[in-house]
Amino acid sequence: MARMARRPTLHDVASHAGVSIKTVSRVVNHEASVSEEVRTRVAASIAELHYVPNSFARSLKSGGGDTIGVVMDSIADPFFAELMSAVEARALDAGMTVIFGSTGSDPERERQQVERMAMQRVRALILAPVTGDHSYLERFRATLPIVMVDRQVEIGGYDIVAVDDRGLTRQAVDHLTERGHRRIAFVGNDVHFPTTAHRLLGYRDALAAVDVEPDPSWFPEGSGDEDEAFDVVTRLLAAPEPPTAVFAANPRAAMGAVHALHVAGRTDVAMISFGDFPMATTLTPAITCVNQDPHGIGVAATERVIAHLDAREHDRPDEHPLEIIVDTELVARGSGELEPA
Amino acid sequence: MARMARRPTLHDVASHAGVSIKTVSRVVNHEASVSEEVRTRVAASIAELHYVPNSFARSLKSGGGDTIGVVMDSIADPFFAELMSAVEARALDAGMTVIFGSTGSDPERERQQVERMAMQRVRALILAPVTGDHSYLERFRATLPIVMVDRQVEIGGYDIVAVDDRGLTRQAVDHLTERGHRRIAFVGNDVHFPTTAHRLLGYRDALAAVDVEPDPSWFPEGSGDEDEAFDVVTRLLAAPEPPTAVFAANPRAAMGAVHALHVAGRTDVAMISFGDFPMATTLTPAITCVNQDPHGIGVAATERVIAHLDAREHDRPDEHPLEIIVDTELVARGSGELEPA
DNA sequence: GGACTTTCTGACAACGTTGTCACCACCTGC
DNA sequence: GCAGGTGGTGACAACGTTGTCAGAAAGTCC
Repeated sequence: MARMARRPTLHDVASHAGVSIKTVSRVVNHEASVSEEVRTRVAASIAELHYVPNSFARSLKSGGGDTIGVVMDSIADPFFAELMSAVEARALDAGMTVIFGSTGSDPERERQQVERMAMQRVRALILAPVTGDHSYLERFRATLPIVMVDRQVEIGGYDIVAVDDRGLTRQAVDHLTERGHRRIAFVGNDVHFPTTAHRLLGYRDALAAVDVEPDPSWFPEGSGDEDEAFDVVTRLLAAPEPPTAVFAANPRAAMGAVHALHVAGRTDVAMISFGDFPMATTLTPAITCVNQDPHGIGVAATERVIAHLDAREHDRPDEHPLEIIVDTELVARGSGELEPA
Repeated sequence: MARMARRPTLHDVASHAGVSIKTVSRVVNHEASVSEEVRTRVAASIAELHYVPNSFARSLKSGGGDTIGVVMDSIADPFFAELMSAVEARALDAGMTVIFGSTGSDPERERQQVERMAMQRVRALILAPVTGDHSYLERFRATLPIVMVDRQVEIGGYDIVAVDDRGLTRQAVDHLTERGHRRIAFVGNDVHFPTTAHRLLGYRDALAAVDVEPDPSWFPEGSGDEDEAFDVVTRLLAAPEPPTAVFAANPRAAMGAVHALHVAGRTDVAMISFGDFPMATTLTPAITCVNQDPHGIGVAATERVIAHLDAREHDRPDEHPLEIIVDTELVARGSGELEPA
């Protein structure tokens, strides 16, 4: 291959075709009022020179692109991958494109990613916030609609699309206590996310309702990832009074926990996961879960973004911040219906 | 919330601070030779006005951004999600950012996405090509390094990072025939991707080596997705002479196939998956697979891209197209070691 | 034949930024 | 006193595109 060449511009095409740049611009944008003869001549030059419009120049001129920014923990997390996929599909319908950035659950990197998106002049931002100070967002607020997903942020006043963490967890753990479970572990007690704290509250609510004071060893703090959940469950199973049921606070933790149960041959231990995961239905027993509906959250968040942009477009006053709770339900599949030995 | 305001520019900051735009630009870019007094005054104005640099203008001026484009089937596919994640991490190290676009396995949409990336002036492109005519890529070739991942394209001369589809499949199916299997199904026979055709060849190679002529009903053509694989396996198990082993040509098909085996209570049927998937080790039996190493492919592709850009940077002649075969291995976990009944 | 439209085309400014150059004020050394 | 720095600052052009306006050429109407 030869050295990479400079990209041709409207000027290059114009002089090649013997017309003005404006005429080339008209042809590129399929504007009327270009004679057929000129149009074909210009089209030929475009093809010959491999001209491709420069969207930086376009966006600069038109004062912004048609892009929605999405910032979240990691694209490799199935929950976010599906959420992202839903956002992309819905945005595409609306003629917009999507860029994403991952935070790796690091507040500093979250800030960098948001900053980058602001520089890229995204029209709106969808953000799954990491725990930490979000006052930096205030700077962007006036010019950039921001919709939180999955998690609240300590400062109010932002749109948020999420599920009812506390209530759903309460419901899930009730599901276990109703079947007689009293020693119930809470794995995936991740300190990075406010969500986890809400889920932990729901867990406490449910236990309090049956007069159980949970032992601190049942919900050790940690990173909330797969390996940690595996270790936690393995350790708990070896304890003198092991839990008879496990609640996993997120799908990654659930996968680790389930693996631990299978490795230990203790599939008699009841199990409910907050958030579905691949193969959950195939396992024996199939895993009961709170379906967190990433697709639904993604779609709702994108709708919300579009509402904001529409309001702005038509010079209507901006939408008030809204708290959208996506409906989800407990999917009983077997593992959550096991009774204590 | 009030109506969205116009974004402040260097001009706004400059007049607010009573200096020239150039001085503001210097402060923003941390250039030396600005007096401490002016620097703090400008910084205050920047903070007060919530100034954020416009990267369109920057990129326009500097003639291109620092972005790598990635185009692939779907970000919701775990294989691509992990590949993407690896690319993003490696690119971030190199000070570049990543944008992605999904094709939905549609050749037309692939073209649109590539076109969009070219307009966005990505520095390089990583593409998982869909089956179809790729002559349109020629236009971009001269100005844009393109690295294919996972799949070849019918036209040669592009860099490609992939695994040895035919050889690995041969090896996997050999693994089954060595244990006495003769009736082996090939599910996920997807017509969209050239990869599948190569894997099918490896399958035929292995069977031919033990003098078996595969029955066409063992490898029905289809979409290659999870539901279809489920149906295919369910149907095959009900046949008068059902297969004693199943080879799944991709992870999605594997998940469907495994589910079908579990639902039918036929976990005695041997199974090997091309590509790992979540929970594969947790299932009973654990699923033997060819580890397709999306992370390794992503890293290798990004390295390749960086090599191209480096060459260009230093005015060296461009790298020759390379075919990089990422090493992978068969991971025996149990399901692939089952013997026929 | 003149006034008027209609159809096509081009010159030019602007979008927000940075690179180049020039300038001013102040210093240093003779 | 003057030549020659040097540190701080600003004017201006340019990046590639599109919007605005103006003008040329040709047709239409009285």
